[in-house]
Amino acid sequence: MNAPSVSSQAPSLNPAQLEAVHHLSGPCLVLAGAGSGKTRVITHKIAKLLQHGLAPKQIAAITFTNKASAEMRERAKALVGPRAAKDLVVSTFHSLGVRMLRADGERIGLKANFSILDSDDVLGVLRDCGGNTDNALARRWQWAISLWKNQGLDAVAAEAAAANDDERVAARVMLRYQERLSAYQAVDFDDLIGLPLAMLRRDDEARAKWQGMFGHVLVDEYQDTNAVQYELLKALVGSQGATPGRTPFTAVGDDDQSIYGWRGATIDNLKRLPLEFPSLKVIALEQNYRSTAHILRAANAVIAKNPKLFEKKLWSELGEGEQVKVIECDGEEHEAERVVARIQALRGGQLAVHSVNGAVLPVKFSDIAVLYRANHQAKVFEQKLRAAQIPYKVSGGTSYFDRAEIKDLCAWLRLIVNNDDDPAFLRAVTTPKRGIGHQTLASLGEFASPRKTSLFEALFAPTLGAALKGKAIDALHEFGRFVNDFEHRARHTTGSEDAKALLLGWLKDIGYEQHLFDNEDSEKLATARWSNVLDFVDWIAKRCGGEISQEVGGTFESERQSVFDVAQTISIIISIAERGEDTDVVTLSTLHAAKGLEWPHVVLVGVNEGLIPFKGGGEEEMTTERLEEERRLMYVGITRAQRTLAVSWLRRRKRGREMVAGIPSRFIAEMKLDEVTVKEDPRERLKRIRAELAAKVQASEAAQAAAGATGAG
DNA sequence: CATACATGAATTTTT
DNA sequence: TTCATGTATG
Repeated sequence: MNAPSVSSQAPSLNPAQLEAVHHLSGPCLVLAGAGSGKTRVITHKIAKLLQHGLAPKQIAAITFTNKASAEMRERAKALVGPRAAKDLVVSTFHSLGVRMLRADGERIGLKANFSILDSDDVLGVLRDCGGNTDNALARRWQWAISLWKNQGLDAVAAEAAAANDDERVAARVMLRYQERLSAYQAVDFDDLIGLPLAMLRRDDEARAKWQGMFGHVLVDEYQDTNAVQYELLKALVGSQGATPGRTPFTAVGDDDQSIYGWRGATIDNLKRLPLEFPSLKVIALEQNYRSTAHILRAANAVIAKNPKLFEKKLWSELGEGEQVKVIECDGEEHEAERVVARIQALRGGQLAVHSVNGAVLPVKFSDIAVLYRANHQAKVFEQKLRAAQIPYKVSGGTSYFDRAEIKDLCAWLRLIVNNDDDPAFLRAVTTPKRGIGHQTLASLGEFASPRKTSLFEALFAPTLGAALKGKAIDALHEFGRFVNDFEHRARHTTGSEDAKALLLGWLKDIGYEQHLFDNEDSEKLATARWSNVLDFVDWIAKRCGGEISQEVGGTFESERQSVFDVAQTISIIISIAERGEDTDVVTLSTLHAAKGLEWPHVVLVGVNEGLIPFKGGGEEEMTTERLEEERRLMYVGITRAQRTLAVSWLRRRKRGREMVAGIPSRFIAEMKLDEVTVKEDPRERLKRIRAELAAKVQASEAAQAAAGATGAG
């Protein structure tokens, strides 16, 4: 949906693709170069497995994002038909984890109705654990804890491995944090991988059940897996101990596109695969169906500087195409202006763009992407694009589910699903305000904490009267009754019409619309928020009607569900389909967010030393690992382009508040463009600018003369 | 408690 | 330059 276009490939598979599809019996690693048709291999392999007698529900295809998962299901549906596609287990690592925990988590002491904390909830819990309100510190803890969890370390191991005092403190906070989570019956996103793994390791029955579940497991973007995900994969397919019935699997990935090392992904998982699975079949897909030769040569030249795990070199039959263009700019504004000019030239057909068959294709806005290293770089481009009246979208803005109003409602839903979810309780009880303030909640907390009960449970304790005044208690009791009543109705309401009525009634009861208009200073903003809320209601209602098949959160069938059932899946659910927005728009995106996408025309901007490869303000050194990951990021950027690629850099750029001289990124030299193209010489440029200026002056003089002439006549 | 001003720091992101 | 957090004041 986001990919503006899809490279076309001949209907038949090429030999390497065929080999990957046909290798069904054992472990298989497919090294899929950029644009080499990896999704096609996965979907065809699914079809092949079905042909060989596996039931759809025995085939698991695991991805990283819900978006990738949805796309995979669509592509599979197109190939094997809706009936079979419906029962395929196409899901993210996280939703598979949820499914496992909801089914069997009780075996490791997790109630089936556990809550899933999102990043903000976690931050709140951490601030609480640390007895510290410093947001920045809590965020550092959050980051550290997540990384540790991704590496498979628990709090004890983390403390042992801590390199300095800060890390030791973080590890101790982690210990308290974990205690808090189990008290809340809550898990964080990382636990959705770690706990299922622990379950398979500890519980023989669960292991037997889940290892027998799948006849083949396919993993997409394998190079992005972290240590725990790899262990989970191994646990699912039956580990190395050579059980004869070990489940065959297919890992599809590209070591050259591993760009998430900073959040725990590790190429070790690729290195270890052949060692731990000696019968591993390794197949490289090297034919590229996306880009022209000029673009591929540049990409190959850059990535050749990195040490190779597996040798592979992309080639294509799409012809030479246009030369890669290097654009020198005076500064950020100038860069944005030149990019705008390029977009206009592409659109107007003023740039020589040879299509494959020689015909001139009209260039749509959606054929064009501007890619940069860091989000803040988007700003200037937005300004200039707006000024030029070019429609655009910025990928990866605040997601729908990050909006405050949606989080408010989600807190309520979480609370009815799991009464012990204290963060949800705290948000719901104060939203909208209902005369229960800090003081009351603090007393309630002091009452609950030594008794080891949740806040909600404490509400109804007969002895609560000793701790709180009558008025506060009345308010709390009323809230508690309301929640219980709402929960009861949510459990017994199915079907979209009834669900909608229930939810709207609930919003009315809590006065949410009024709350929005009271708290938002502009009426326009409040209206927008309220309309988000209504969308959200519709969205839940649709799911209750079973009109939407939902693979997230443990429900794989598309049957009628109660509001309560849908609420259970809320935290992890798909970010809403980017609503109908204009589709013909230029894309502005970070390089990271651009992975997996492609456009006919791409501009990489800000290709400067310091930006890419990135160097922070601190004096931390650039390690070779870091540099190599930056290089892979550049490689990802280059290989997004189908037909034309331009790379721009800044002669001067801002650092802090001062301007410093900009140096072109070493990656530009590494593209070895001088062999195939000529970048605009600075002196040439000056000449051109002078000429343009002279032309302008002449034109205005002529216009003046003409005006004078008409005025006189 | 809310607003105003000063000070300081500045990647990449999914679930 | 901008954004966010911290402090001082009404």
